[in-house]
This record gives sequence, C-alpha cells and structure tokens, in this order.
Amino acid sequence: MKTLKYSRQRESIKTCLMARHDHPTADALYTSIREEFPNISLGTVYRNLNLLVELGEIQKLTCGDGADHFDADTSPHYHFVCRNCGHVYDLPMDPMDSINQLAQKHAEGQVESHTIYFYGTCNDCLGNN
Amino acid sequence: MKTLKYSRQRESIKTCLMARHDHPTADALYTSIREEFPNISLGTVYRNLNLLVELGEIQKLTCGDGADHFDADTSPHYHFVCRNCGHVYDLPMDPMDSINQLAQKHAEGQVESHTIYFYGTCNDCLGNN
DNA sequence: TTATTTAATAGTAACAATTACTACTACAAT
DNA sequence: ATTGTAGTAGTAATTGTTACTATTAAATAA
Repeated sequence: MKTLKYSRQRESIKTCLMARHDHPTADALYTSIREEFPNISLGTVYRNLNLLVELGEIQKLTCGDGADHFDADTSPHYHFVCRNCGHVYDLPMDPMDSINQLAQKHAEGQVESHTIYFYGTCNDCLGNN
Repeated sequence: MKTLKYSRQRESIKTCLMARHDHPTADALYTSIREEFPNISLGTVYRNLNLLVELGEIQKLTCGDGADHFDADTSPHYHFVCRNCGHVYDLPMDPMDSINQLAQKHAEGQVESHTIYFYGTCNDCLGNN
C-alpha cells in the first residue's frame, strides 16, 4: 500500500483553493500558486488536484466550458454558471436528496448521486451591480 | 447572411444519431458513419454536430467523462450515467422546471435553465440482466 | 443545360486541456 | 547515515476539438 507523504506543494494547492471561492481551473490555480512557488509544475497541480479529489478533500466541477473547475467545499451543493462570462457561483440552497429516489424509479440501475448546474446570466453581466 | 446548404454528410449524421439511443460521442458516431461514408472526415462530424446543436436539432451532453456526447432527442429530459462502464441512459422522468425558481432565490443572477446528471451503476454492470 | 456563386467537404495542421514519463529531490523509516 | 519510496520539475505525449486550405458539390441564374 502506498503511504501518503507530505508535500509543501500539495499543502499550498489545497490552502490556495480553500482561500478562494471562484472555483478556479487547474491552470488558474497554477498561476496563483506560482506567486508562492515560482517553479511549481503544472503537472504537479493536476496530479495533486486529482489526488485530493480521490481523497475526498476537494471536488471537481465539470460545468461544460471545456476546462474542469475545482472547489474546496466538498459539502453537497449546487452551482450557477454564467453563460456570458463563465463565472461559477455557489448556490446556497439545500441539496435535493429526494430527487435521487425520483430518478431511481426510472433508472436502469442503482442511482447513487446527482449533479445539477444552473445556467443563466450573472448580475455582473446583467449590469445589476 | 449565410444560407444553409444541403449535404448528404450532415443528413447522414443526423439520421445516424436519431437511429441510435446510446448518446454517442463524436468519435463513436464518426466510426459508424464511416460504414456509409468511408471517407468522411472527423472534422465534418464535429462541425455538423455543433451546427445541429446551434440549430436546436440535437443536444450536447457534457457528463464529465472527457468527451461530449450527443442526443437527437431535444426534449428536456435527464440522464443516468454509469460510473463503471460510462454508458449514458435516458431517464424518462418529467423535467423539474420548478427547481429553476428554487435556484433563482439564491442565485446571483438570472437563472434560465439547468442540467441534471444522475450517477450510479447500471443494471448491466450490477449483473442484474 | 451550362455557368456562376458559395457552402461544405476531406485532409491535415493546430490547439488546449490533461496525462504520462523520466531523471532527480526530499522525506521518513530503518 | 543509508536506503526505499513518494513527490517534484520539466518535458513529451495523448486526447478531444477546432481551424485552415484546396477542392467538391449544391443552389441559383443565364
């Protein structure tokens, strides 16, 4: 079995992700971490992000804009994606666990979880701010 | 303004997509279309799939497995994705339009639509079949 | 029908996001 | 200290997708 070994880079990746709430892509995170670790490798960022996802310490968001985004908040919650600027916002609404049962009635298999992405235009892009 | 011109390739792409219900990727569709058009180009498949999406004649599914999938059924409906084999199944359940209003209460912008993907293990992978 | 215009194509190159590889480094358990 | 192994930087390779270019073919007009 492989024992996990401490690394400053991984710590920094997680700390940095926890500090921001804009659900950055691997590349965006890479850019901000380079301020602290000027010669960190993009591969290191990807590898550790995936490792942290496997450990259940962060979660990956695939909202359909090409690149995956990452979120340090692992509690089940939904996201609102602006079709105009691509910004991803947390949606502080209760998770609807009941819809799994709803889906289960029609599914050809065992339903375990679900993801929801809401799409629209954010206040910034609407000029309401 | 650009007028749309008929092409056998596009027709075949749409016909082929309508004939199957396994939500193929562009590459999978490319493979089956090559039986009829042995020298069709993968770029042609991508270009026409995206064009058909823009025209609203098909829809694109981004279920998080890397490649986009395509669905000739444009009516709003949800999908069940097997985490084991990657298969994508239609979920014949009513669309829950009301959850847009729910999300709207907490969203920092104008909510227009949503997507839901249910994840789990399909009957084939469970051995229930 | 032929000629003309222009969208669509095949083939290939380019691209972006991500992963794999390799030699080297650093942690940690003898 | 030595040694085993996880982690790293740097780079190459892969994958999914889009862009480019010369050519083909569909629609329109003569």
